[in-house]
Amino acid sequence: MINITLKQLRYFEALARHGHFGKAAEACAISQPALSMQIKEMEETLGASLIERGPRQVRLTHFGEVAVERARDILRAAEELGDLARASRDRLVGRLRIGVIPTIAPYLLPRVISALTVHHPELEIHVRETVTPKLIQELGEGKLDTAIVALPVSEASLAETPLFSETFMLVRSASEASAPLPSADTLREMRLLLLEEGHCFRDQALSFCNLPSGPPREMLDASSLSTLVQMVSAGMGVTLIPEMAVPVETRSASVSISRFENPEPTRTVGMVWRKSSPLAGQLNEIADIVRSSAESRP
Amino acid sequence: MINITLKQLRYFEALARHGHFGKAAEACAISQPALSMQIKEMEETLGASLIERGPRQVRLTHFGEVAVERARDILRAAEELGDLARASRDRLVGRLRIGVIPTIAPYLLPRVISALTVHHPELEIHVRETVTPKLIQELGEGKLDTAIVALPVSEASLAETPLFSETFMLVRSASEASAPLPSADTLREMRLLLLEEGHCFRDQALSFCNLPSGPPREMLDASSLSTLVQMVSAGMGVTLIPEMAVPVETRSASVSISRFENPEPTRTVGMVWRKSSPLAGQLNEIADIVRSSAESRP
DNA sequence: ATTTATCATAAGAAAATCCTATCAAAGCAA
DNA sequence: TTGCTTTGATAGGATTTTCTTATGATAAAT
Repeated sequence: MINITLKQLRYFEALARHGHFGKAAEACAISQPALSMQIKEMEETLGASLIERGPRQVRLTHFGEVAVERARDILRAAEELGDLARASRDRLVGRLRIGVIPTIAPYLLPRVISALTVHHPELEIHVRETVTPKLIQELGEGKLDTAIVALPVSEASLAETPLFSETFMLVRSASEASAPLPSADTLREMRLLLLEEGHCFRDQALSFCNLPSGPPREMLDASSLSTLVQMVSAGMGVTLIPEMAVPVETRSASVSISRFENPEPTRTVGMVWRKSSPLAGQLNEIADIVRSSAESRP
Repeated sequence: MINITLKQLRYFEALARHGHFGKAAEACAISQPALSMQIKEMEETLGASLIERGPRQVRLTHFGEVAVERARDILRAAEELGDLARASRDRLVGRLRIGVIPTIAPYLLPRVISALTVHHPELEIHVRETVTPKLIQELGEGKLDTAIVALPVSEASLAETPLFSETFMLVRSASEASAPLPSADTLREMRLLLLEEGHCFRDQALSFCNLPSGPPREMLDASSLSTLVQMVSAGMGVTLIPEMAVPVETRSASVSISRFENPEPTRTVGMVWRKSSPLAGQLNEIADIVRSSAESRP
């Protein structure tokens, strides 16, 4: 392992450029002896002489000529590292790996991604869609930078910030459109269709009906909201979906959508990230962007 | 100008490789706090965090990942500079610019070049053929590494080492082959053909005849030994040429070659270089090669 | 709750770097 | 020649950097 220093390379480069110890030292803002010593040191370390010390002139040796080119390469690379650092701290740049739960992703992401792209054109966005526990795990493993999930998460190592709150809507078959609005309790007596286990939305729906979460009650659990709505449309029962999903999911299904009243079931959606994440500062800014893009519901 | 150090890059690279401050510090043969401090220092200098300090784990930030690649590039380049230095000091490598006077070059160089090529295959040999004063000047200007000239040169800034001594031969027209050998003094009375001004060989020949060097006596000065011999062959006079030139120059000319006796005119040919030249050590070795290749006269 | 692992911090020691002053050599001028 | 000037090398001491040991803090593991 060779033990030259960048400082020596800088001094040497200046010396090569000025061809004069005094001038080079001045350019480096040090005294001439300091430069002399460093050059000498560098020559000793390399075991080869870099300059020919003639009287009245400083001339590079053949090796010196080769060395100064290498030195310039190295110094340039070091500068570039600095540039890179500056770029990475000024703007949010590079990769942002964001996880989203399936009951939010299809409805929120299009708007979020386009908003992020506008604000940070150089940001490369990776999306991961899966259930909350997996997102939390991957966040912890450093495979994700942030996740959009239902709050609270209550992990000490994670920071969380609320984004918005969304209401759950009742989805009934079109024929039931005029029936009276069931209460949370009467809902329990109806055939309530749910997502499969693992989805937090399943638990939130059950909780609204004061039912315990747990193993499936019937073999009717769906793997997506879209399927749920189709099942309702086929007359298999009723379900709840987040308000944000309504426009997308009821476009091609003849179902009736109703808003609950008093109490209105809701959940808070928020963003979480590792407290130790170096992006922490910028993730707050990203949360702002997500928040405002979520508000502008089309 | 960014102020990171190669040391920091080394430490950071080790940290990235081991993913552990303690291990990395051990690998760098320093204490763990020293490494911690240098990493911290580097992050401050760059103004961007390189690693995410989670409990129980050290993970590179996105910028850290980019940075470690750059760091490896830089470190590799520095190592290469060391390799280059080693190569340049072990073997004589690169360019050797050698100047030779015209009365030696054509006869000596073929052998010298092939001998040098055998000993130092990676040596790139540049040859300059001109008269001694120009060679000395170019040596002083650093345009040549060494020169082969007639000694002495007597320049305080130049080192000189003798290579060999060569005799001057008398060249007469073939018809004069049986005439008695002229003495140095009788030579003065004959029509002595000489090289043009500037060639040291001209002065050496004049000096042998005890004639003052100076402006041309007649308008018959030749620009090469080859021309001189042709002129002799044409019956225009007599001349002297170095012994080494005989085989080459008399091949296609019908002239008579005679050796002087008591005193035999000679000159010493040697190699000179700047005392301050970094090649000084190796030039002695090269002188040896030249010397032995000159002895093996074919 | 205690122990362990791991990185950060602190304080003093060691090393490096730098500066001022001075020297030495060589070119230049009188 | 004899100073005089320029230029790089050297020396000694001050300053800054870097390192080590000792200790602290935090979270995981037991």
